[in-house]
Amino acid sequence: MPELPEVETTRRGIEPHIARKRITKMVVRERRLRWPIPKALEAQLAGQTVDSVERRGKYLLLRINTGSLIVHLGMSGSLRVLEPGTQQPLKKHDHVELVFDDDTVLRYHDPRRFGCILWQEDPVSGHPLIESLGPEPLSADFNARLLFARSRGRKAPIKTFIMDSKVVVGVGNIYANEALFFAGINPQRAAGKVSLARYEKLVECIKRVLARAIEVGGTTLRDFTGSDGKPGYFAQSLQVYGRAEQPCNHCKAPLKEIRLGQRSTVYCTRCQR
DNA sequence: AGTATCTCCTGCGTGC
DNA sequence: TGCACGCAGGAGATAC
Repeated sequence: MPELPEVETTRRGIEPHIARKRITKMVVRERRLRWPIPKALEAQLAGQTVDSVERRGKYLLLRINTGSLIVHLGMSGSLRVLEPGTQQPLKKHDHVELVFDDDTVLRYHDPRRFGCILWQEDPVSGHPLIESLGPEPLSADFNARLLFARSRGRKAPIKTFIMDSKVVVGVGNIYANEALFFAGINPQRAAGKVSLARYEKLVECIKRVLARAIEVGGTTLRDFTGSDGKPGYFAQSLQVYGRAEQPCNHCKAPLKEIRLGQRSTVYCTRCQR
């Protein structure tokens, strides 16, 4: 399940293979993603050159002359680079391909089709999906003062609050669980009742967890692989996510699982208050 | 404005 | 082996 570290892993994996290359054609086999892939996109992209691959939150942005291809991997999406000369049989749910002039292929695979591929003319910040996004978690703009100020009066659980992409982008369910464990905060605590000092700790933990996950290539649960098809190694570092009933790595008390906003939430009732 | 609920979709694990 | 079922979940849409 791609979260920010997985998306960044993907970005780093594909950029060197497609930047400054010309798109020969776009092949769409299944247009029905979260929103239909725009009908005119194939004609629009043919002959264009990808300048760079950037990321905003969990959105990948393929910069192309006058605009950007906005790609979201949803729950189950992945992008794979097929280098010139390599053959990879087409699998079920391989919905889209970008073919480049040196025969490199960028292949989009998404069984659940929660992802999207959209076009936005410059500037990308004008796109409704992008413009309402909060700061990048690894930037200096994401800090305790901001979280503290924005959370005053909010009754929503702290976990739901930090997963709100208008507050901060890229903190999905796995990393929200993990960061709250390291920060020692009960995920059910009302966001508006968390002190500035605890937000300082939490911000530090979110940054650390995300940075570490990027370093090791993301978290592979079931089927996430990077653009080279290799798994990420963060799964073995998980402290709470997916470990309900198992002993807390800190105090050995069994971890508790609850649901917050329809999301699986695992925490230690002793270490997280 | 904030909050809760619904929705999209397929693959996987479970129980019979 | 096969079926029905429940569950997972990013995040926009919708309703209050």
